[in-house]
Amino acid sequence: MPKNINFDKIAHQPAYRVVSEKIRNAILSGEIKTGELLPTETDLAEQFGVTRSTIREAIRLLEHGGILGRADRKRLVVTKPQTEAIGRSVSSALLMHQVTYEELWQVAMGLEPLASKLACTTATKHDKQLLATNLVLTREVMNDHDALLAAEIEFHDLLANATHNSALLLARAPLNELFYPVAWGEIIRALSPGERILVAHQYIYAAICDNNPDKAEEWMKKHMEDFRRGIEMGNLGFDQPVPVAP
Amino acid sequence: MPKNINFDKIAHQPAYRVVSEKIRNAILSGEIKTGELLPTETDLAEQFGVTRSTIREAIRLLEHGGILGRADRKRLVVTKPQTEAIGRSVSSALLMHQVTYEELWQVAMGLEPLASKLACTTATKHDKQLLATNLVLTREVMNDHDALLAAEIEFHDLLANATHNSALLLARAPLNELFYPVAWGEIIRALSPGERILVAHQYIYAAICDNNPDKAEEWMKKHMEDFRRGIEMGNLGFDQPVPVAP
DNA sequence: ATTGACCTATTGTCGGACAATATGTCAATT
DNA sequence: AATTGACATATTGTCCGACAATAGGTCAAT
Repeated sequence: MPKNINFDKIAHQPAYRVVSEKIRNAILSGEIKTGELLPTETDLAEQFGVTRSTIREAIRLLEHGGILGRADRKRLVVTKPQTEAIGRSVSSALLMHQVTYEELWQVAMGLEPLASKLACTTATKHDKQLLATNLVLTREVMNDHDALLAAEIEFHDLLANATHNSALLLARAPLNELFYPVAWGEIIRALSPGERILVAHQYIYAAICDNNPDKAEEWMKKHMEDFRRGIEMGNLGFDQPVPVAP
Repeated sequence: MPKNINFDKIAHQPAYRVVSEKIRNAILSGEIKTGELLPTETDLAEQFGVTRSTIREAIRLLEHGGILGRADRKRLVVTKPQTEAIGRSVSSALLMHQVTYEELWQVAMGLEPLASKLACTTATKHDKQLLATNLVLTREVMNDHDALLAAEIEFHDLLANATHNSALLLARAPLNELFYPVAWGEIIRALSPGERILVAHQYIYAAICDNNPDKAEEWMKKHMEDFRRGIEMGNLGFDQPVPVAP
């Protein structure tokens, strides 16, 4: 039996990945700052010593993650951070994993009350103002299902923004895109939730203005429990996979 | 003054995006199932009526999200779900947002105790077995900083896996990649945390085996508090941005 | 101040070409 | 029988060159 030598697997990444990594590192390391323009594709091709096609593939690789985008100047490439562009990737992944209402609700139960609590100490006057405006809007559209859903989503989004915690924002991105919209379809069939929603939102808002983290957290928990009941009373099971939208 | 007519903004997405969306929808709608092979680039080009270069750019767009990848052996394109491929995108985004230790810790404080609690009712014998093995390993490498970190990360990962909640797994992905590794660099400078870590892990594991959700949650919270203290005692501030790795 | 004509830079898309590599087949070797 | 080698094949990775479409700027005309 010959000596059993273990060789490391040879790497050999395709060029478009190498280029993509180089650009990514240059961006993450701050070498190219957010908002700056990248060289043109032709220049990049020359610098890296590859063809423009290869450069383009590398760029597409980064584009999906929101690290790159088109600049104001239309067709140039710029570096910029990202917001809920990430949410789409994550949502796709979750849909393919056949995520259930219950799983999303559990995450919501972990993050939304936390957001409420944190917002009490981090929310600026401006944040509170936005929330107040949202409450007024919510009352106005109480009978328009679609508009009410939009307002409901916005409230939770404003609340999360008020924490000024980017990690929290990204972690809860799929809630905006998957949980609230689709859960809504179940809830409106089960009950007429307008008033309960508004009441919960108002208490949460009041708690934040009073700088009362425990109360804010508590009311958000109740609000989430309402959501669970709504889904359970809908015509789809709580443990059913979330359907892919259109 | 002329009639103020509002026209919708014209769309005109580039072809590679249109193709990318079409493929993405085909995958999400289940038209192409996970694990299946896609037609070859040449075939796709023919079907969509575009050039192969365009097809390739569309593919790269999806590749980054982990929706597409190379099959094990061949160089064909396959559809498959994704695990922590998403984590990289999210981590990049967080780094560019200059996420702080504190922000990540807050998310960890929201998700990890939740994972502990849920795991009590969802963990299979196999899950528990893996956790037990990890505990043994942890004790063995107690004096090897790098190995200890790896074991620590693995424990939390195994725990999260034991919830069998894909939404939770994705939401906490950045913790694996950013929080634990970099926080570790601070902690080992501040104290010798081996024993405290092992003790906490053991209590959590015991609580899961005893099917005691409250206890599991409680111990995880204590464990997270330890982490916070470790970071605070390190030579970087708790409110400092997480540095980009290498 | 707006409009129109022109120029330019850059991206989007095309088509073809070839090297590198993985797969399959089949015969030759041990 | 199992391994090895030779060969054909399919598909991806990469290159080259080319051209249309369009955003931006400049400048004159209205």
